Amino acid sequence: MAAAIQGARERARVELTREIKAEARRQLAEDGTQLSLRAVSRALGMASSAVYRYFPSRDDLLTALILDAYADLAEHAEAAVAAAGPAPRPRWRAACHAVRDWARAKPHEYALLYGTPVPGYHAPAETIPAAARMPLTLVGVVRSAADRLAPAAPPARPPGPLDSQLSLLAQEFAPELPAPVLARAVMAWTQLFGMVSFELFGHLNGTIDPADDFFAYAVEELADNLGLPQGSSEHC
Amino acid sequence: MAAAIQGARERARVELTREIKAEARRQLAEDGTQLSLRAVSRALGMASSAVYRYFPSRDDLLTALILDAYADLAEHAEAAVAAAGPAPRPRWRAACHAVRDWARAKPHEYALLYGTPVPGYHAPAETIPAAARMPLTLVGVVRSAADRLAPAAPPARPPGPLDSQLSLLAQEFAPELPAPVLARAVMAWTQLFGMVSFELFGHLNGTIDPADDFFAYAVEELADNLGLPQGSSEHC
DNA sequence: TGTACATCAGTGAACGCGCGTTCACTGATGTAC
DNA sequence: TGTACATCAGTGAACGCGCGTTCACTGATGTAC
Repeated sequence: MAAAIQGARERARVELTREIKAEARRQLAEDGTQLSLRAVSRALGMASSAVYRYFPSRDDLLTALILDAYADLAEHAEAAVAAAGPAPRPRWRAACHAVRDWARAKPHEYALLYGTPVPGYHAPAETIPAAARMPLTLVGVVRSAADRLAPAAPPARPPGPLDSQLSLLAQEFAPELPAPVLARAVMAWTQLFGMVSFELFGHLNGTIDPADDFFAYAVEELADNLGLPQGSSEHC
Repeated sequence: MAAAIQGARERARVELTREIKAEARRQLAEDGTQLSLRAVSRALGMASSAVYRYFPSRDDLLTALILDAYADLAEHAEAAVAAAGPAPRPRWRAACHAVRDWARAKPHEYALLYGTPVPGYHAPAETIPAAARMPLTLVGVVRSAADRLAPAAPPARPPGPLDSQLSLLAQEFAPELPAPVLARAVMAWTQLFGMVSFELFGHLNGTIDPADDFFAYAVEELADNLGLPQGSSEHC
């Protein structure tokens, strides 16, 4: 009870912290501009110095936004996977499309995570596990189908050094998966974000445009490549 | 002759234009900061207003840097392909590794082309063909092997709308290639830049790190996937 | 329940810096006769 | 070959704006007795 009922001060603090982040996100989205403490404080009708009661510096606000965005993206993907039922192929589809949909809905937050690193900003260590959650969701889909994978062209065995890297990764995150499969999963991960980045950053404009069909096709090709079994329903 | 022998003025103009771009590139690389006309002019020991004799605005300087960078990247890739001999697989390898090597050598110029679009900057139409040269190099390698492609898992036929998009593309740029093959080529293109972006922007840090072996492996997998025949030499 | 003191949110002015762009100007380079 | 005029590179000051961060302060919220 004592923990649940906060003082007015503490509640105001939590709320304003949230409002500052929300306004910062709104400005990133609207102006597509750099994050500016002063602009955020102006929009909230407070003195620029007041923001320092909530975030000790601009970089800390940036970090908070980045952590939130990573979590938001991963939550979307996890929710989509959970809603897709038990079959691996629909789960894979759901995860990939969730990433793209999220990125298109929040392009500036996507750019914050996967675009050019902000000059002068050094991401603190806390961002590492936050960033890992999304790829772990993808790999989770593959793991859950580990005993049923049937790629048309089985992956080549990675050469020694890569095999070691991948085995270490597998030990920690995906003990069910042999190195070659994990290699393909990592490739699929980079492929997925490569497509989304290209689409958002304009490199498909005028050629693969709109990119919906290409994206959907590529997601199926990736699933084929991983050997994910078909779901009970259709396969376009 | 008259065209070759320029007046002192014209020669000075060409040279200073080049120097301004070179200094701008240097600053992008060193400070990793945003492009600043004033900083460039300061470094060159001239008044900031003098730069306006060479570039009518900051955005025009940016455009010039982007055009140069696209050309530089494409030239590197083309040279690497040319040096790789006639066999498709070594040519493919050469093109992919040339992209990665260029990006690692000039990460800030790579970010200018393939990272987050600069806020407020709108790329003029001239950048479109400049940007297209690199993917055309990649597709050129595939085209030159069009009659010998033997993918282990033949690509699925793209659904109607995508098939139309790809056929249009093929008509213009790769008449030898059927739509499914072109689809895989486009995927390989996005995959290639997805990996390079992930590596440069830090998303492989601590896991696939260093990324050399992974990259080399992925390039071979992509070649397998496209069905590029082996070269006369080894295949790791 | 009421008073005395500590905590902390928020203010407003200031510091010191940056930026892109314009404008009237000086002086050197080029051109036409 | 020499003079008169046009072209243009480069200057330096100014405009009007932005930024992150610090600091002494006021006044409200919370706490201990």
